[in-house]
Amino acid sequence: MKYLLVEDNMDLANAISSRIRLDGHIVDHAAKIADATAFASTGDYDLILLDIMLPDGDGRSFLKQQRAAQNDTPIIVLTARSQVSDRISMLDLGADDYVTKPFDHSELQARCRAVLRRKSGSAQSVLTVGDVEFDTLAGHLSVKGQSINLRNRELRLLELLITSQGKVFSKQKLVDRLFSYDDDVSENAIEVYIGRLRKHLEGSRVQIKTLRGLGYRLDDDG
Amino acid sequence: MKYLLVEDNMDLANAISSRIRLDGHIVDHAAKIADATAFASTGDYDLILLDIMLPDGDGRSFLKQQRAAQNDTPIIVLTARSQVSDRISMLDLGADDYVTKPFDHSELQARCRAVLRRKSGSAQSVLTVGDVEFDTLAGHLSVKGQSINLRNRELRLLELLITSQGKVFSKQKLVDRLFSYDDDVSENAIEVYIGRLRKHLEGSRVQIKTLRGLGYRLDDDG
DNA sequence: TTGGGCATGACAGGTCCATGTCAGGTTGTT
DNA sequence: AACAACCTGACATGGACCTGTCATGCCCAA
Repeated sequence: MKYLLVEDNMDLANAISSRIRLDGHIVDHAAKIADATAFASTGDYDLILLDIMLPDGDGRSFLKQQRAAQNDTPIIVLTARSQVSDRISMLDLGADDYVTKPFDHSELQARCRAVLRRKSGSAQSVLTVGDVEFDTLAGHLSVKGQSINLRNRELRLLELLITSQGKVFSKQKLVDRLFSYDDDVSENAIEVYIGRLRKHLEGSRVQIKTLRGLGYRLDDDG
Repeated sequence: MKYLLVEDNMDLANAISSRIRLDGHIVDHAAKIADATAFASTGDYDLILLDIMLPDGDGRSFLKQQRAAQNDTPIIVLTARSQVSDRISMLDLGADDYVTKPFDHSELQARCRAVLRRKSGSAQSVLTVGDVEFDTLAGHLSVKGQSINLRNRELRLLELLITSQGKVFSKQKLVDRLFSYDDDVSENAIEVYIGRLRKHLEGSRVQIKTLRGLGYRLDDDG
Protein backbone atom coordinates (compact mmCIF):
# COMPACT_ATOMS: atom_id res chain seq x y z
CA MET A 1 0.00 0.00 0.00
CA LYS A 2 1.13 3.55 -0.67
CA TYR A 3 0.26 6.28 1.78
CA LEU A 4 0.30 10.04 1.48
CA LEU A 5 0.89 11.76 4.79
CA VAL A 6 -0.02 15.46 4.94
CA GLU A 7 1.34 16.90 8.18
CA ASP A 8 3.43 19.98 8.92
CA ASN A 9 4.84 18.92 12.27
CA MET A 10 8.04 17.26 11.21
CA ASP A 11 8.59 15.21 14.35
CA LEU A 12 5.13 13.75 14.23
CA ALA A 13 5.41 13.19 10.50
CA ASN A 14 8.64 11.27 10.86
CA ALA A 15 7.24 9.18 13.67
CA ILE A 16 4.14 8.24 11.71
CA SER A 17 6.09 7.61 8.51
CA SER A 18 8.54 5.26 10.10
CA ARG A 19 5.78 3.22 11.71
CA ILE A 20 4.00 2.89 8.40
CA ARG A 21 7.22 1.80 6.71
CA LEU A 22 7.71 -0.78 9.41
CA ASP A 23 4.44 -2.29 8.30
CA GLY A 24 5.98 -2.65 4.86
CA HIS A 25 4.17 0.20 3.17
CA ILE A 26 5.36 3.17 1.15
CA VAL A 27 4.90 6.73 2.42
CA ASP A 28 5.23 10.08 0.76
CA HIS A 29 5.17 13.12 2.95
CA ALA A 30 3.79 16.58 2.21
CA ALA A 31 4.06 19.46 4.67
CA LYS A 32 1.87 21.91 2.75
CA ILE A 33 -1.43 21.79 0.92
CA ALA A 34 0.29 22.82 -2.28
CA ASP A 35 2.58 19.80 -2.14
CA ALA A 36 -0.20 17.50 -1.07
CA THR A 37 -2.26 18.51 -4.10
CA ALA A 38 0.60 17.79 -6.44
CA PHE A 39 1.22 14.39 -4.89
CA ALA A 40 -2.43 13.44 -4.79
CA SER A 41 -2.99 14.33 -8.43
CA THR A 42 -0.93 11.31 -9.47
CA GLY A 43 -3.63 9.04 -8.14
CA ASP A 44 -0.98 6.60 -6.98
CA TYR A 45 -2.06 6.49 -3.34
CA ASP A 46 -4.19 3.96 -1.58
CA LEU A 47 -4.77 6.14 1.46
CA ILE A 48 -4.26 9.74 2.51
CA LEU A 49 -3.63 10.81 6.12
CA LEU A 50 -4.54 14.49 6.46
CA ASP A 51 -3.76 16.93 9.23
CA ILE A 52 -6.17 19.93 9.27
CA MET A 53 -3.95 22.68 10.56
CA LEU A 54 -1.50 23.45 7.81
CA PRO A 55 0.70 26.48 7.12
CA ASP A 56 -0.77 27.38 3.75
CA GLY A 57 -4.41 26.71 4.38
CA ASP A 58 -6.99 24.50 5.98
CA GLY A 59 -7.14 20.76 5.44
CA ARG A 60 -10.80 21.25 4.66
CA SER A 61 -10.02 22.98 1.40
CA PHE A 62 -7.79 20.12 0.34
CA LEU A 63 -10.51 17.66 1.19
CA LYS A 64 -13.15 19.58 -0.78
CA GLN A 65 -10.78 20.02 -3.69
CA GLN A 66 -10.04 16.31 -3.90
CA ARG A 67 -13.62 15.21 -3.78
CA ALA A 68 -14.60 17.87 -6.28
CA ALA A 69 -11.91 16.48 -8.58
CA GLN A 70 -13.49 13.02 -8.34
CA ASN A 71 -10.52 11.68 -6.43
CA ASP A 72 -12.02 9.03 -4.21
CA THR A 73 -8.84 7.90 -2.51
CA PRO A 74 -9.71 7.15 1.11
CA ILE A 75 -8.81 10.01 3.45
CA ILE A 76 -8.37 9.79 7.20
CA VAL A 77 -8.25 13.13 9.00
CA LEU A 78 -5.95 13.71 11.96
CA THR A 79 -7.61 16.23 14.31
CA ALA A 80 -6.68 17.73 17.67
CA ARG A 81 -8.97 16.83 20.51
CA SER A 82 -10.40 20.34 20.78
CA GLN A 83 -11.74 20.61 17.30
CA VAL A 84 -14.94 18.72 18.02
CA SER A 85 -17.29 20.45 15.67
CA ASP A 86 -14.77 20.14 12.89
CA ARG A 87 -14.77 16.41 13.05
CA ILE A 88 -18.33 16.02 11.96
CA SER A 89 -17.96 18.48 9.15
CA MET A 90 -14.97 16.52 7.97
CA LEU A 91 -17.05 13.47 7.39
CA ASP A 92 -19.58 15.61 5.56
CA LEU A 93 -16.82 16.91 3.32
CA GLY A 94 -15.92 13.38 2.31
CA ALA A 95 -13.39 12.16 4.83
CA ASP A 96 -13.63 8.44 5.49
CA ASP A 97 -12.69 8.55 9.15
CA TYR A 98 -10.86 10.67 11.68
CA VAL A 99 -8.39 10.03 14.47
CA THR A 100 -7.95 12.44 17.34
CA LYS A 101 -4.45 13.34 18.42
CA PRO A 102 -2.71 12.07 20.34
CA PHE A 103 -3.18 8.52 19.10
CA ASP A 104 -0.95 5.51 19.21
CA HIS A 105 0.11 3.71 16.12
CA SER A 106 -1.95 0.60 16.62
CA GLU A 107 -5.10 2.72 16.65
CA LEU A 108 -4.16 4.48 13.44
CA GLN A 109 -3.20 1.14 11.92
CA ALA A 110 -6.59 -0.34 12.78
CA ARG A 111 -8.46 2.63 11.31
CA CYS A 112 -6.42 2.43 8.14
CA ARG A 113 -7.18 -1.24 7.72
CA ALA A 114 -10.85 -0.65 8.35
CA VAL A 115 -11.11 2.15 5.82
CA LEU A 116 -9.14 0.24 3.19
CA ARG A 117 -11.33 -2.79 3.65
CA ARG A 118 -14.47 -0.73 3.39
CA LYS A 119 -13.28 1.00 0.21
CA SER A 120 -12.03 -2.12 -1.52
CA GLY A 121 -15.60 -3.30 -1.33
CA SER A 122 -15.10 -6.86 -0.28
CA ALA A 123 -15.16 -7.70 3.40
CA GLN A 124 -12.92 -10.68 2.77
CA SER A 125 -9.24 -10.31 2.24
CA VAL A 126 -8.56 -13.43 0.20
CA LEU A 127 -8.53 -12.99 -3.56
CA THR A 128 -8.62 -16.03 -5.80
CA VAL A 129 -7.51 -16.02 -9.42
CA GLY A 130 -7.23 -19.36 -11.15
CA ASP A 131 -5.16 -21.67 -8.98
CA VAL A 132 -3.68 -18.77 -7.06
CA GLU A 133 -4.86 -17.52 -3.70
CA PHE A 134 -3.69 -14.22 -2.34
CA ASP A 135 -4.46 -12.92 1.12
CA THR A 136 -4.10 -9.16 0.97
CA LEU A 137 -4.32 -8.71 4.73
CA ALA A 138 -1.90 -11.40 5.79
CA GLY A 139 0.18 -10.73 2.69
CA HIS A 140 0.35 -14.37 1.86
CA LEU A 141 0.38 -16.27 -1.41
CA SER A 142 -0.45 -19.85 -2.20
CA VAL A 143 -0.31 -21.58 -5.56
CA LYS A 144 -2.25 -24.82 -5.94
CA GLY A 145 -2.50 -25.03 -2.17
CA GLN A 146 1.27 -24.71 -1.83
CA SER A 147 2.24 -21.87 0.47
CA ILE A 148 4.84 -19.53 -0.98
CA ASN A 149 6.97 -16.95 0.79
CA LEU A 150 7.19 -13.59 -0.91
CA ARG A 151 9.41 -10.69 -0.02
CA ASN A 152 7.81 -7.41 0.69
CA ARG A 153 8.27 -5.74 -2.69
CA GLU A 154 7.15 -8.86 -4.55
CA LEU A 155 4.09 -8.89 -2.37
CA ARG A 156 3.16 -5.29 -3.13
CA LEU A 157 3.65 -5.82 -6.82
CA LEU A 158 1.49 -8.91 -6.86
CA GLU A 159 -1.13 -7.12 -4.80
CA LEU A 160 -1.35 -4.40 -7.43
CA LEU A 161 -1.56 -6.79 -10.35
CA ILE A 162 -4.04 -9.12 -8.75
CA THR A 163 -6.46 -6.54 -7.37
CA SER A 164 -6.79 -5.15 -10.89
CA GLN A 165 -6.44 -8.47 -12.63
CA GLY A 166 -6.55 -8.08 -16.40
CA LYS A 167 -5.52 -4.44 -16.32
CA VAL A 168 -2.27 -3.41 -17.99
CA PHE A 169 0.28 -1.58 -15.85
CA SER A 170 3.10 0.33 -17.49
CA LYS A 171 6.48 0.06 -15.86
CA GLN A 172 6.40 3.74 -14.97
CA LYS A 173 3.03 3.29 -13.32
CA LEU A 174 4.34 0.40 -11.31
CA VAL A 175 7.33 2.45 -10.22
CA ASP A 176 4.99 5.24 -9.17
CA ARG A 177 2.80 2.92 -7.15
CA LEU A 178 5.51 0.80 -5.59
CA PHE A 179 8.07 3.40 -4.65
CA SER A 180 8.07 6.64 -2.77
CA TYR A 181 8.58 9.95 -4.51
CA ASP A 182 12.14 10.36 -3.33
CA ASP A 183 13.61 6.97 -4.02
CA ASP A 184 14.40 7.14 -7.66
CA VAL A 185 14.50 3.76 -9.15
CA SER A 186 15.12 2.52 -12.67
CA GLU A 187 12.36 0.77 -14.57
CA ASN A 188 14.66 -2.20 -14.71
CA ALA A 189 13.86 -2.80 -11.06
CA ILE A 190 10.32 -3.57 -12.17
CA GLU A 191 11.57 -6.00 -14.79
CA VAL A 192 13.59 -7.75 -12.12
CA TYR A 193 10.62 -8.01 -9.79
CA ILE A 194 8.37 -9.25 -12.55
CA GLY A 195 10.96 -11.94 -13.20
CA ARG A 196 11.06 -12.92 -9.55
CA LEU A 197 7.31 -13.03 -9.29
CA ARG A 198 7.11 -15.19 -12.40
CA LYS A 199 9.49 -17.63 -10.81
CA HIS A 200 7.18 -17.91 -7.82
CA LEU A 201 4.19 -18.45 -10.09
CA GLU A 202 5.82 -21.25 -12.07
CA GLY A 203 3.53 -24.21 -12.47
CA SER A 204 0.45 -22.06 -12.09
CA ARG A 205 -2.21 -21.26 -14.67
CA VAL A 206 -1.84 -17.65 -13.66
CA GLN A 207 0.96 -15.77 -15.32
CA ILE A 208 2.26 -12.31 -16.01
CA LYS A 209 2.12 -11.38 -19.67
CA THR A 210 4.44 -8.85 -21.21
CA LEU A 211 2.82 -6.38 -23.58
CA ARG A 212 5.77 -5.04 -25.43
CA GLY A 213 6.02 -1.29 -25.08
CA LEU A 214 2.91 -1.12 -22.92
CA GLY A 215 3.53 -2.96 -19.70
CA TYR A 216 2.48 -6.07 -17.82
CA ARG A 217 -0.79 -7.81 -17.13
CA LEU A 218 -1.79 -10.66 -14.87
CA ASP A 219 -3.68 -13.34 -16.78
CA ASP A 220 -5.48 -16.52 -15.87
CA ASP A 221 -4.87 -19.03 -18.66
CA GLY A 222 -7.48 -21.52 -17.57
CA MET B 1 20.44 -31.40 18.69
CA LYS B 2 24.12 -32.23 18.33
CA TYR B 3 25.27 -34.46 15.51
CA LEU B 4 28.50 -36.32 14.93
CA LEU B 5 29.25 -36.84 11.27
CA VAL B 6 31.84 -39.51 10.46
CA GLU B 7 32.76 -39.20 6.79
CA ASP B 8 36.10 -39.00 4.99
CA ASN B 9 34.91 -37.41 1.77
CA MET B 10 35.36 -33.75 2.58
CA ASP B 11 33.01 -32.38 -0.07
CA LEU B 12 30.19 -34.62 1.02
CA ALA B 13 30.93 -33.93 4.67
CA ASN B 14 30.77 -30.19 4.17
CA ALA B 15 27.55 -30.45 2.21
CA ILE B 16 25.86 -32.55 4.86
CA SER B 17 27.19 -30.42 7.71
CA SER B 18 25.92 -27.19 6.28
CA ARG B 19 22.46 -28.60 5.70
CA ILE B 20 22.30 -29.83 9.26
CA ARG B 21 23.40 -26.44 10.55
CA LEU B 22 20.72 -24.82 8.46
CA ASP B 23 18.23 -26.85 10.46
CA GLY B 24 19.66 -25.16 13.55
CA HIS B 25 21.65 -28.09 14.84
CA ILE B 26 25.27 -28.49 15.89
CA VAL B 27 27.65 -30.73 13.95
CA ASP B 28 31.08 -32.06 14.72
CA HIS B 29 32.94 -33.77 11.94
CA ALA B 30 35.38 -36.67 12.12
CA ALA B 31 37.18 -38.03 9.06
CA LYS B 32 38.74 -41.04 10.74
CA ILE B 33 37.59 -43.75 13.12
CA ALA B 34 40.20 -42.64 15.63
CA ASP B 35 38.73 -39.13 15.77
CA ALA B 36 35.20 -40.42 15.79
CA THR B 37 35.92 -42.57 18.81
CA ALA B 38 37.37 -39.63 20.69
CA PHE B 39 34.38 -37.44 19.88
CA ALA B 40 31.83 -40.09 20.67
CA SER B 41 33.36 -40.86 24.05
CA THR B 42 32.13 -37.52 25.35
CA GLY B 43 28.58 -38.77 25.10
CA ASP B 44 27.48 -35.30 24.03
CA TYR B 45 25.82 -36.34 20.79
CA ASP B 46 22.19 -36.96 20.08
CA LEU B 47 22.84 -38.70 16.80
CA ILE B 48 25.77 -40.13 14.86
CA LEU B 49 25.92 -40.31 11.06
CA LEU B 50 28.45 -42.97 10.05
CA ASP B 51 30.04 -43.65 6.71
CA ILE B 52 31.37 -47.24 6.44
CA MET B 53 34.35 -46.80 4.17
CA LEU B 54 36.95 -44.95 6.18
CA PRO B 55 40.70 -44.56 5.72
CA ASP B 56 41.73 -46.13 9.02
CA GLY B 57 39.27 -48.98 9.22
CA ASP B 58 35.75 -50.14 8.68
CA GLY B 59 32.72 -48.32 10.08
CA ARG B 60 31.61 -51.69 11.42
CA SER B 61 34.37 -51.77 13.99
CA PHE B 62 33.35 -48.34 15.24
CA LEU B 63 29.75 -49.47 15.49
CA LYS B 64 30.66 -52.61 17.43
CA GLN B 65 33.01 -50.67 19.66
CA GLN B 66 30.34 -48.12 20.57
CA ARG B 67 27.68 -50.66 21.36
CA ALA B 68 30.15 -52.74 23.36
CA ALA B 69 30.92 -49.62 25.39
CA GLN B 70 27.24 -49.23 26.23
CA ASN B 71 26.98 -46.08 24.14
CA ASP B 72 23.43 -46.15 22.89
CA THR B 73 23.52 -42.91 20.93
CA PRO B 74 21.44 -43.45 17.80
CA ILE B 75 23.56 -44.24 14.74
CA ILE B 76 22.51 -43.91 11.13
CA VAL B 77 24.81 -45.58 8.62
CA LEU B 78 25.54 -44.03 5.23
CA THR B 79 26.17 -46.82 2.70
CA ALA B 80 26.88 -46.93 -1.01
CA ARG B 81 24.25 -48.60 -3.09
CA SER B 82 26.44 -51.58 -3.89
CA GLN B 83 27.04 -52.74 -0.35
CA VAL B 84 23.74 -54.56 -0.05
CA SER B 85 24.74 -57.35 2.26
CA ASP B 86 26.45 -54.89 4.54
CA ARG B 87 23.29 -53.00 5.20
CA ILE B 88 21.57 -55.84 6.98
CA SER B 89 24.60 -56.63 9.06
CA MET B 90 24.74 -53.00 10.08
CA LEU B 91 21.37 -53.22 11.71
CA ASP B 92 22.47 -56.42 13.45
CA LEU B 93 25.51 -54.62 14.78
CA GLY B 94 23.30 -52.01 16.38
CA ALA B 95 22.75 -49.33 13.77
CA ASP B 96 19.36 -47.66 14.03
CA ASP B 97 18.86 -47.09 10.34
CA TYR B 98 20.77 -46.69 7.10
CA VAL B 99 20.59 -44.36 4.13
CA THR B 100 21.98 -45.33 0.75
CA LYS B 101 24.08 -42.83 -1.14
CA PRO B 102 23.30 -40.79 -3.00
CA PHE B 103 20.49 -39.32 -0.93
CA ASP B 104 19.00 -35.89 -0.76
CA HIS B 105 18.90 -33.93 2.41
CA SER B 106 15.19 -34.15 3.02
CA GLU B 107 15.45 -37.94 3.09
CA LEU B 108 18.28 -37.86 5.60
CA GLN B 109 16.41 -35.29 7.63
CA ALA B 110 13.32 -37.48 7.77
CA ARG B 111 15.32 -40.53 8.85
CA CYS B 112 17.04 -38.54 11.56
CA ARG B 113 13.75 -37.30 12.93
CA ALA B 114 12.32 -40.79 12.86
CA VAL B 115 15.25 -42.31 14.70
CA LEU B 116 15.37 -39.54 17.27
CA ARG B 117 11.67 -39.88 17.92
CA ARG B 118 11.98 -43.63 18.29
CA LYS B 119 14.90 -43.34 20.72
CA SER B 120 13.39 -40.61 22.86
CA GLY B 121 10.69 -43.13 23.63
CA SER B 122 7.62 -40.98 23.32
CA ALA B 123 5.84 -40.78 20.02
CA GLN B 124 4.61 -37.32 20.89
CA SER B 125 6.85 -34.33 20.65
CA VAL B 126 5.15 -32.08 23.18
CA LEU B 127 6.62 -32.10 26.67
CA THR B 128 4.69 -30.54 29.52
CA VAL B 129 6.28 -29.41 32.77
CA GLY B 130 4.13 -27.42 35.13
CA ASP B 131 2.55 -24.57 33.21
CA VAL B 132 5.10 -24.84 30.43
CA GLU B 133 4.60 -26.66 27.16
CA PHE B 134 7.52 -27.36 24.88
CA ASP B 135 7.23 -28.85 21.42
CA THR B 136 10.59 -30.43 20.65
CA LEU B 137 9.77 -31.03 17.01
CA ALA B 138 8.37 -27.64 16.15
CA GLY B 139 10.80 -26.04 18.58
CA HIS B 140 8.08 -24.02 20.16
CA LEU B 141 7.46 -22.87 23.71
CA SER B 142 4.30 -21.75 25.43
CA VAL B 143 3.89 -20.59 29.00
CA LYS B 144 0.39 -20.63 30.45
CA GLY B 145 -0.98 -20.94 26.94
CA GLN B 146 0.95 -17.85 25.84
CA SER B 147 3.10 -18.57 22.82
CA ILE B 148 6.72 -17.42 23.18
CA ASN B 149 9.35 -16.96 20.51
CA LEU B 150 12.75 -18.36 21.34
CA ARG B 151 15.94 -17.93 19.42
CA ASN B 152 17.74 -21.03 18.29
CA ARG B 153 20.31 -21.29 21.06
CA GLU B 154 17.72 -20.59 23.74
CA LEU B 155 15.62 -23.33 22.23
CA ARG B 156 18.40 -25.90 22.31
CA LEU B 157 19.27 -25.03 25.86
CA LEU B 158 15.69 -25.34 27.01
CA GLU B 159 15.37 -28.60 25.11
CA LEU B 160 18.28 -30.03 27.06
CA LEU B 161 17.04 -28.87 30.44
CA ILE B 162 13.45 -29.91 29.89
CA THR B 163 14.09 -33.36 28.44
CA SER B 164 16.11 -34.18 31.55
CA GLN B 165 14.01 -32.12 33.89
CA GLY B 166 15.39 -32.22 37.42
CA LYS B 167 18.88 -33.17 36.34
CA VAL B 168 21.76 -30.81 37.08
CA PHE B 169 23.87 -29.64 34.15
CA SER B 170 27.26 -28.09 34.77
CA LYS B 171 28.15 -25.10 32.65
CA GLN B 172 30.92 -27.06 30.99
CA LYS B 173 28.50 -29.84 30.12
CA LEU B 174 26.11 -27.33 28.62
CA VAL B 175 28.90 -25.84 26.54
CA ASP B 176 29.82 -29.32 25.33
CA ARG B 177 26.27 -30.13 24.34
CA LEU B 178 25.32 -26.79 22.83
CA PHE B 179 28.43 -25.94 20.86
CA SER B 180 30.56 -27.68 18.33
CA TYR B 181 34.08 -28.82 19.16
CA ASP B 182 35.74 -26.01 17.28
CA ASP B 183 33.83 -22.99 18.44
CA ASP B 184 35.41 -22.18 21.71
CA VAL B 185 33.06 -20.32 23.90
CA SER B 186 33.34 -19.01 27.43
CA GLU B 187 31.13 -20.43 30.15
CA ASN B 188 29.76 -16.94 30.54
CA ALA B 189 27.82 -17.50 27.34
CA ILE B 190 25.86 -20.13 29.24
CA GLU B 191 25.17 -17.70 32.06
CA VAL B 192 23.86 -15.21 29.54
CA TYR B 193 21.60 -17.77 27.93
CA ILE B 194 20.30 -18.96 31.27
CA GLY B 195 19.43 -15.35 32.01
CA ARG B 196 17.61 -14.93 28.72
CA LEU B 197 15.69 -18.14 29.21
CA ARG B 198 14.71 -17.08 32.70
CA LYS B 199 13.31 -13.87 31.29
CA HIS B 200 11.13 -15.88 28.93
CA LEU B 201 9.94 -18.07 31.78
CA GLU B 202 8.94 -15.15 34.00
CA GLY B 203 5.51 -15.62 35.48
CA SER B 204 5.75 -19.37 35.22
CA ARG B 205 5.92 -21.95 37.99
CA VAL B 206 8.80 -23.50 36.12
CA GLN B 207 12.18 -21.94 36.76
CA ILE B 208 15.88 -22.54 36.38
CA LYS B 209 17.67 -22.94 39.71
CA THR B 210 21.32 -22.12 40.18
CA LEU B 211 23.31 -24.66 42.14
CA ARG B 212 26.36 -22.67 43.02
CA GLY B 213 29.50 -24.40 41.81
CA LEU B 214 27.52 -27.26 40.31
CA GLY B 215 25.36 -25.94 37.54
CA TYR B 216 21.72 -25.39 36.64
CA ARG B 217 18.54 -27.37 37.00
CA LEU B 218 15.02 -26.91 35.67
CA ASP B 219 12.46 -27.11 38.46
CA ASP B 220 8.69 -27.10 38.65
CA ASP B 221 7.71 -25.20 41.79
CA GLY B 222 4.08 -26.25 41.79
C1' DT C 1 19.75 -7.55 -39.56
C1' DT C 2 19.53 -3.99 -36.61
C1' DG C 3 17.87 -1.58 -32.67
C1' DG C 4 15.14 -1.01 -28.73
C1' DG C 5 12.57 -3.40 -25.33
C1' DC C 6 12.91 -7.05 -22.21
C1' DA C 7 15.00 -11.00 -19.27
C1' DT C 8 18.17 -12.52 -15.99
C1' DG C 9 22.45 -14.02 -13.34
C1' DA C 10 25.68 -11.89 -10.47
C1' DC C 11 26.75 -8.56 -7.33
C1' DA C 12 27.15 -4.77 -3.79
C1' DG C 13 25.08 -2.19 -0.13
C1' DG C 14 22.00 -2.11 3.54
C1' DT C 15 19.18 -3.71 7.31
C1' DC C 16 17.84 -6.74 10.68
C1' DC C 17 18.67 -10.02 14.02
C1' DA C 18 20.97 -13.72 16.65
C1' DT C 19 24.93 -14.37 19.20
C1' DG C 20 28.90 -14.22 22.31
C1' DT C 21 31.93 -11.02 24.91
C1' DC C 22 32.86 -7.69 28.16
C1' DA C 23 32.70 -4.92 32.25
C1' DG C 24 30.81 -3.90 36.25
C1' DG C 25 27.63 -5.12 39.76
C1' DT C 26 25.40 -8.59 42.97
C1' DT C 27 25.20 -12.66 45.70
C1' DG C 28 26.83 -16.25 48.50
C1' DT C 29 30.42 -18.74 51.07
C1' DT C 30 34.29 -19.14 54.15
C1' DA D 1 35.85 -8.92 54.73
C1' DA D 2 37.46 -11.18 50.74
C1' DC D 3 37.07 -13.96 47.16
C1' DA D 4 34.77 -16.60 43.73
C1' DA D 5 30.67 -17.59 41.43
C1' DC D 6 27.08 -15.64 39.15
C1' DC D 7 24.06 -11.99 36.86
C1' DT D 8 23.10 -8.58 33.42
C1' DG D 9 22.96 -4.36 30.40
C1' DA D 10 25.49 -2.78 26.59
C1' DC D 11 28.03 -3.68 22.76
C1' DA D 12 30.64 -5.54 18.52
C1' DT D 13 30.43 -8.99 15.24
C1' DG D 14 28.81 -11.64 11.72
C1' DG D 15 25.51 -13.91 8.94
C1' DA D 16 21.23 -14.03 6.49
C1' DC D 17 18.24 -11.86 3.84
C1' DC D 18 16.24 -7.99 1.02
C1' DT D 19 16.79 -5.01 -2.62
C1' DG D 20 18.13 -2.37 -6.63
C1' DT D 21 21.86 -2.02 -10.19
C1' DC D 22 24.64 -3.59 -13.74
C1' DA D 23 26.14 -6.16 -17.68
C1' DT D 24 24.99 -9.20 -20.85
C1' DG D 25 22.19 -11.67 -23.89
C1' DC D 26 17.68 -12.67 -25.93
C1' DC D 27 13.67 -11.57 -28.65
C1' DC D 28 10.58 -9.18 -31.51
C1' DA D 29 9.41 -5.80 -35.00
C1' DA D 30 10.44 -3.24 -39.05
